Amino acid sequence: MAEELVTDDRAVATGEPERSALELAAVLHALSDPVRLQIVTRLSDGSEHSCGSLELPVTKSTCTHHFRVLREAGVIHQRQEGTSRLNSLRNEDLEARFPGLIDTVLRAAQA
Amino acid sequence: MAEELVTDDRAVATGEPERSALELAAVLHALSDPVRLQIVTRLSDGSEHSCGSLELPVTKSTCTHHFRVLREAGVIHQRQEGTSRLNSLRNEDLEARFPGLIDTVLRAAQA
DNA sequence: GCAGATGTACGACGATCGTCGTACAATCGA
DNA sequence: TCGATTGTACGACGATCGTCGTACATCTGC
Repeated sequence: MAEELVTDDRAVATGEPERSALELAAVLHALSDPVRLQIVTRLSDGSEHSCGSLELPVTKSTCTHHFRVLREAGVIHQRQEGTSRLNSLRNEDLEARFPGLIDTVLRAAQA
Repeated sequence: MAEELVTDDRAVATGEPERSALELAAVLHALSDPVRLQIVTRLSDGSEHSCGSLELPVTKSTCTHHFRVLREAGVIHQRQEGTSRLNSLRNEDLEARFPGLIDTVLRAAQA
């Protein structure tokens, strides 16, 4: 439950907006695609997943694209680990800025 | 608090999906535009507003477009009243299908 | 009937989206 | 070092988006 106060391990800090710069419209747009909704759902238990480990129904390039949209909207955080890039939900930042939003959306997605 | 079980006054039933047919991705996409977010915010107190009465920073045609996106996603309901078309939030349907979603999004939008 | 108000339909436009394939960079294990 | 793995960069493509202007439909009030 420790807060990620600092951007400690931003091996891939490419275009990750700060907490205060998170924009609702951008987040909602990032969540308005079925594939990305699936990604976020898979990450919602706090786990880290590489692009490949999710076995999405799209190509590698498309996968990269979706991860970039999520990252640039501030939904996920990416960190390098050897040859693969580990993605995780920015739950605390999102919760701080838009309380309950991710939870509610993911609960809605489960239906 | 009575449930709107029937589509009683669907003077404009054009492409309004039924409650069971509401799709999360479509709703999120409808909410992912600043102008539409503004519209939904204004309607969130349960009031009915015509297109013109909202004084949005866009043309009439664009306004019509945004209302159609919201209507086809199932976010709003439209009803004819003389020469003007009254829009209202489909709060009960949305709440039934995606509990807490609209509330959470609108609270996030206020920030 | 006619003029005004309100909103839609349609077409246009540049911009963005989601998808892909190919080529390239970085890392790891043998 | 060399091959395999993992992911990105770039360009392409058709589709959709957000915006507008003009033309039309509908209703109201005179």
